[in-house]
Amino acid sequence: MPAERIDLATTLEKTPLLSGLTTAELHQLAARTVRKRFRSGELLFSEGEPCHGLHIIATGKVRIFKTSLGGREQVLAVNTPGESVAELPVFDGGPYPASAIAIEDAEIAFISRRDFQAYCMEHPAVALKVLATVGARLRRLVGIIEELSFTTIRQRLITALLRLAESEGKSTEGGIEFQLPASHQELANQLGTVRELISRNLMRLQAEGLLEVDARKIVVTDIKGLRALLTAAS
Amino acid sequence: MPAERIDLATTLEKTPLLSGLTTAELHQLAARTVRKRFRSGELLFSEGEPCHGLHIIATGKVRIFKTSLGGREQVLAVNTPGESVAELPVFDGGPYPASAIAIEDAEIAFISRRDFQAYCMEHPAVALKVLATVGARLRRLVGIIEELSFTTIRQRLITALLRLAESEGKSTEGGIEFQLPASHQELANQLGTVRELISRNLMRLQAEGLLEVDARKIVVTDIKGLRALLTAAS
DNA sequence: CCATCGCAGCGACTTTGGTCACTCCGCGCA
DNA sequence: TGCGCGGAGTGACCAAAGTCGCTGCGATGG
Repeated sequence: MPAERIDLATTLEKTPLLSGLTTAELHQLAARTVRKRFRSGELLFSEGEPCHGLHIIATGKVRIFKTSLGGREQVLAVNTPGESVAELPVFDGGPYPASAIAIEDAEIAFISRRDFQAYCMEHPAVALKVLATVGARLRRLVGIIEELSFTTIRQRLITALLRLAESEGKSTEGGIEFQLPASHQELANQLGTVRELISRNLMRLQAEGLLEVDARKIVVTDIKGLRALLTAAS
Repeated sequence: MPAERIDLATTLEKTPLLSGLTTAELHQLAARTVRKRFRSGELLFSEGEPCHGLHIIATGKVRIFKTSLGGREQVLAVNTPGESVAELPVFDGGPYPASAIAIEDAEIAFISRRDFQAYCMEHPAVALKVLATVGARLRRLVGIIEELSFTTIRQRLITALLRLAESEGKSTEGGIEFQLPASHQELANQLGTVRELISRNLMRLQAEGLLEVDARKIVVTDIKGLRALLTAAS
């Protein structure tokens, strides 16, 4: 058995979707997976294409998004190693509802629809796991809907900044410091808007003395003030 | 065995979620369901509550929605008999992501989480069915996100009108005629906006000669023109 | 060393969405 | 008959979002 197979099995082992399987079962599944490689910027699939199988990310990052006629993008999710992509169309037989693109070089374990469905029939516990992860996905989508429907871009930006500050921020004398993980354009796509508004709103927050912006470096000087803006907002 | 049990079994039989089961299996499941009744306007559950089980609509209509602090509502789905509600939190163990309210008097078959999960373990085919219906739900959510993110209220209203014209419209000399199914307020909730904008946009379309509004009666006089507005829009 | 390119900043402007504060109408009911 | 109420229409106004067009900067590569 080639090293590649073993690699795949260890990859599969680390995905929550399949946790709790015996190694024998994992190898059995690994035998049916195909390894694919994608360069950064390459599409895994496009919206509307028929769905052929399940993708599990071994390395790299994948962004799931919708595109409008006018060229605007709305990001639905950014997935990292261990996560699966497009669990759902695998089961309902429809086309992909959105597109997926590698935003870093990525290695993907691919399992065909038929194989994975068959596997779920034999291992109902896996089917339930799939349901659970799909649940998480659905929650995120509802969250996006909530944001789009109820909040202003300013508020969405603030939430995003607070999240970043918590996860990546380092405390310095000036305040909590971190780098924006992507271009303004990308951030705009995630918040469902355009580049200029990110720029403007960042400047505005700076003018209000809540943070300092230096290109991509952000220093939050008044995190309580930021939080207050979220709850106090009309 | 009381008539009620038999009723439940026939209700279950008609839900796509469970189609393909033998009658014996249905009765087995029916034995574990509880019948609940809700008056129009009554809440089935509220956002954030822990989820206790699966609801299957026997009669009536149920609206799933999110509420904002400011009192605005965003409708996520309106479900009718045969459809199930909240399949997902049943499996991922989290709280309900949204609230559900009966908008007509409704009878609901309720199955507890434990029972339904156990049932899925024994009948993997049911688990796959659940996945398929969840898939449909996810598609609708993605559709909502797309609308919210990419389109104006005017466009959303037009799409809604076209959909209604197709499903409920009757051809008359004047054009395609139908009744709005609900108040402007309710329509606004579904489109993620407020009453006034529905009113205004309807008036605007009337002024443009595409349709005629008389209280809740709509007569679409130029359906091609309406469609054109959707595709031609910037 | 200059040309190019992608990213960011920014001002001026338009459109869209939303709020407020009314009015009007029809209906049921005391 | 008059009252209240809910749904709907509407004008004035304001804030948010989006568009356009430009500038400037820094990296990259001929």
